[in-house]
Amino acid sequence: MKPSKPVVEDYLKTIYAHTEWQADAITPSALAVRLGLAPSTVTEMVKKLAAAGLVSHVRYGAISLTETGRAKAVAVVRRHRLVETWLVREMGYSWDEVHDEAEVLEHAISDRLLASIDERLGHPDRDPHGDPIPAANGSVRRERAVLLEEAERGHTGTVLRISDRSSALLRDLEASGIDVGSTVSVDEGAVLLGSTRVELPADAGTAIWLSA
Amino acid sequence: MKPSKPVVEDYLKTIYAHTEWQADAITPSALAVRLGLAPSTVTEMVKKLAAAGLVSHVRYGAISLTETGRAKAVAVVRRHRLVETWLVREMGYSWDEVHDEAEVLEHAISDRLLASIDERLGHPDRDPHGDPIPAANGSVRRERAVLLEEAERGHTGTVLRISDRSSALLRDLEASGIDVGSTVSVDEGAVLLGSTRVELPADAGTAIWLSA
DNA sequence: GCTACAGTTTCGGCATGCCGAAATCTGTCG
DNA sequence: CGACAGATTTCGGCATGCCGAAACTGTAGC
Repeated sequence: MKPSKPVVEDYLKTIYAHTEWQADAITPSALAVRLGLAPSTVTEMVKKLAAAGLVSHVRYGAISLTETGRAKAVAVVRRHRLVETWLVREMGYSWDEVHDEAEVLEHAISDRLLASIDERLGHPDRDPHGDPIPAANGSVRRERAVLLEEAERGHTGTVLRISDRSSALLRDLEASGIDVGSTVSVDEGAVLLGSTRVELPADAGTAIWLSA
Repeated sequence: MKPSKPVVEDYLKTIYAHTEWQADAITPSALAVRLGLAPSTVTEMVKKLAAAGLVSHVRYGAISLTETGRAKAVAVVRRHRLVETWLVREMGYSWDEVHDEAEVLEHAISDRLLASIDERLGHPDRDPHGDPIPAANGSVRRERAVLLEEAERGHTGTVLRISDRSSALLRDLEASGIDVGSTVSVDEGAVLLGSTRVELPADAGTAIWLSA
């Protein structure tokens, strides 16, 4: 598989991310927001991606990945998550520091180097935030998970995944004692961790996934 | 020090490389050849670099680095060589395989990650090809060295440095038993390694440096 | 069934980095 | 000293990725 330009990889990765834990295809405007670009820019790029067979898109409709596009996206995600895991396990990074570094390295690392890293780490299948690391063949382990925001009050589960998007949030959570693997119950705008009630920042609702 | 764009780093690195083992400033045409670009492109870019205070250049003249430019160039070289050392020492690369990977990673690695790598390796001061690794403060250990091509017949010295530019050459040399640290005598279009005469590829003359 | 509006696309424009052809300069040789 | 060769620069052009303003769609609500 030929490597794509960083910009293309970012588009594919973002489209993929949108469907990883939910189901629906992404709209151009949502994609623009996620990428921090103007909608018109996204329209143009999506047209090129469609011409390249990476994405399918009908005018005024939502965007989804083709098989080829999905394969490329998964490869980028694999690189990102293996790099994050490596940074934490071997290079002395904490989990809230790895995102930006991985964001750059995911576009720079060769297959050869990635294989070395994977090997050294013993082929891990989760990164430090609980995200599944796609296998080299593109298969991704999938679990039933509920976004905290969408969980009903009283729901109890273990924290399966915490988005690495905001490092401030990760530090907050760490300070509150919430980590991947913690068991919590959902309360109104907060969460019960054992017997203590923990208030959460506003963006936690869309960043934490619990087991069903 | 603000990071520069990859293109700018490549220009600075190449200008620096030209003066690292010799003395004279580089001409626009030589720079164009090294970078694989048209001379007109180099002229334009050099104008921008000069405006940014990274390079000094008078019309129709040679190009040299300002103090700021040198500092940035040295930082890139440091990243490149530390990455190469890391790839060989920890990631199972051989010395002829590291160049291309380092060429990409030198633009992608943060100061934070570089510091971790440096630390893990115990602050090495040479890379696998014998090139000095600039210190974090920008100082570079310098040795008296003679380019093989310019060494007189009969000159005997140890191999201090072998350019990593051509991996084919590195493999040839390895097969011939020539490595950094080998002691050789210069003969006509060849070299004496102990008592065996070793013919060298044409490009070896500009790739190998011997102790004076 | 029609209309309004939110979302999407088109269009002209801008910056960057590159190229080739043409103009210009410099140093050298006669 | 003057003209030539080779190096350098200028100039017009091209591709990419981005933007804002304006034109267009499709659907939700009346």
